Amino acid sequence: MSGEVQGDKTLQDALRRAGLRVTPQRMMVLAALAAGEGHMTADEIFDLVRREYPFLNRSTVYRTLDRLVELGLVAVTDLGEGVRQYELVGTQPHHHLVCQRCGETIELADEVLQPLRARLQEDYGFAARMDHFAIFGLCRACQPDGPTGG
Amino acid sequence: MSGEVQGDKTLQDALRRAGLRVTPQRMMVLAALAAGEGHMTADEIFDLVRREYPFLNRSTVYRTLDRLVELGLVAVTDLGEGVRQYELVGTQPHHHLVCQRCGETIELADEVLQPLRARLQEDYGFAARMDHFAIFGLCRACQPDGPTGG
DNA sequence: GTTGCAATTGCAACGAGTTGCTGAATCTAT
DNA sequence: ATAGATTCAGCAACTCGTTGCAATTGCAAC
Ligand SMILES: [Mn+2]
Ligand SMILES: [Mn+2]
Ligand SMILES: [Zn+2]
Ligand SMILES: [Zn+2]
Repeated sequence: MSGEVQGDKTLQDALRRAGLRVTPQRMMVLAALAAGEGHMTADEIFDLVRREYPFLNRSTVYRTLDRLVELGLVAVTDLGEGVRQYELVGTQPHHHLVCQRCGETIELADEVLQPLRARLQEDYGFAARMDHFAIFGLCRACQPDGPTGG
Repeated sequence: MSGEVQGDKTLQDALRRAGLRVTPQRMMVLAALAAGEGHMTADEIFDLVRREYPFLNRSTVYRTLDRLVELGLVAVTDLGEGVRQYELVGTQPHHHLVCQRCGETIELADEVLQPLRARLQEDYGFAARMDHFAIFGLCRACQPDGPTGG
């Protein structure tokens, strides 16, 4: 968190290119996202940044995350846990299947969504941004006609 | 809202079959959902039911809606408006494409998701419950290489 | 290095949604 | 019809996330 994080400059440039200001708060939020591996909640980011910058306000974190999501740098996902998960986009595109009965989550390769993306673009002229999806349903074990599901 | 709504008995049976109790509050929430056409927020339902039953509590509405969603009778969807939309399932399966720039929403036929459903079932053994999806992205006009999008 | 303006922060108050607890209501069995 | 077991409703307090406003700050132009 304290030193230069790999990709700092790249992310900084992304902010500039979008006409957004580069502020310490924003760089710290980005650093926190880069430090944490995978999903982080807004409060996890908040607590992490506050260790070295205690004046940070919660709403600044939320507003920063909103901007980053608009820019496409960050994906926000509701995995059904009651708190939204944030994650830097670009590393490993993937999605999640979430079982509504047992809570199991299955990782879903991004290419599985490719045909749907293509169809939405072709038939509806819509460029879907599915960076980090959550699809709810029932895993094999929890389905009525499954092993232990009935 | 006051009289027998078409389907009252069916919905009541659905509660019973699931081992849930049939309470006036639950029937009123169901009636409100049946009365309203399409999307309703929890507070819209709350206000509607409260007209004839002023003692109703907001948390009862939320808890009832949670149960109905678990049962698959109701779909809940975040359309990006800051408030969740609830809707009785079963009438006309459809989904929404939501443009993150201009806000336009395009209705999406349910069969477009069928191939994805099939693939998730076959490859992952996962029974996806996509009753009323929201997919975010950019509409034709708002895409960089589109008519007015650049 | 100063100046000026727009973007951003912090704050406080708010809105949506959740949760633990207690009394009340539903359902089952008699 | 009654009683008992259990679910459910209402309440209050809470968490997550948003918003209006005033003060501050980043950045570009001088
Ligand atoms: Mn993930
Ligand atoms: Mn709809
Ligand atoms: Zn499961
Ligand atoms: Zn658009």
